Amino acid sequence: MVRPTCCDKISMKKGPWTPEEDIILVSYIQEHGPRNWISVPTNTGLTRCSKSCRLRWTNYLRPGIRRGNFNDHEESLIVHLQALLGNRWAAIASYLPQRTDNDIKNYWNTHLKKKLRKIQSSGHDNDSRDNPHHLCPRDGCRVGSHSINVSKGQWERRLQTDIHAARRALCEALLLDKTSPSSLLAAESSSKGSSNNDTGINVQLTSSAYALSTVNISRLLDGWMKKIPESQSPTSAVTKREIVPGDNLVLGGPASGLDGQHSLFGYNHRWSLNSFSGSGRDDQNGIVGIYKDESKPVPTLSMLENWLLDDGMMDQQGHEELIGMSFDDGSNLFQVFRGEFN
DNA sequence: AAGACGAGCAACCGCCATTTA
DNA sequence: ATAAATGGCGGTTGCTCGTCT
Repeated sequence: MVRPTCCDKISMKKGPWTPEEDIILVSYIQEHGPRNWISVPTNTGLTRCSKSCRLRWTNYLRPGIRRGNFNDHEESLIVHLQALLGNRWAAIASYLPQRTDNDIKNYWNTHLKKKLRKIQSSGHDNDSRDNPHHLCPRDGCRVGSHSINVSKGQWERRLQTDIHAARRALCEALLLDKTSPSSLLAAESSSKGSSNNDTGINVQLTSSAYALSTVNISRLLDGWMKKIPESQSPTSAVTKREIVPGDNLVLGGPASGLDGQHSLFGYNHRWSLNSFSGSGRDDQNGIVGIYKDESKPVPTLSMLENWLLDDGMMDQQGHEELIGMSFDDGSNLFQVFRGEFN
């Protein structure tokens, strides 16, 4: 029996979210938390299906999201993890707490896949001749002109080699930067300055969980307010409008292009950081959150590290003998990538 | 200047897993 | 125990914008 989903209901709106809808959703979640999605459309009056609301929240509105501008370390980590885990974007995203699975998936599909292809095709013809399919076969992302025309046994051995190579490469990556995801950000911060390079806004990364969400929300609010003079019913997404240094994250403030008298709420409401502080504040870290992403506990790398360490305890030689092929042969990709990124 | 084309990304779709009644 | 409801995930689509001709 084909079960109609909530999204099948007629009159459910589709397409890009408007800033008004975003605000409604954020307000509702601020009050009730990101749960019971099925009741969200009913309670908010949004003509969106519950699924759409959840996706909008998890992929765009929730606190702590960084968008775009993947740094080298993140790229490298994604490549390693993709080789390790396949296209399990949610799992990969759990190691990059500020990135969404959708964002990582898009980045992989639009940038990294291409990059890999480029790397493989230029200057590594010999390698690819010897190793026609050392790029993740799970993804079907084949590099070079060789088709995957090997026996299942060969393919499985190759897969094992890939996984083994990925483990080793990841292990090296972890050793290079023996840090938690948060210090990863600190490293990025120091390498690129303290500004959030996505927005140009100065954001202390130690308080990124809230600040960045504020940026997200402020961005949409700001863009929306900018649009009001042009049209009373803004429809286009404002997500591409970048906040420039000096934007003060105050709704109706100078950055909005309004004089402060025409606020969203009909009075001079200042949409400051504290506007969203209802659910608590971490004074020590200066983190002010709406709801710290309950649906996605911030992971550490410890699990992965443990796994790597466990593997390290194993008889690697035995492993390789079992696999029956040289280790180096499968790790080329990562060496190449590391070279490319460094 | 305008149309064609490609890249990037937000959002949708469909399937599967888990939870609930 | 079972079916329905809900949530989560990965693949894909289609829109927007920038670049090229």
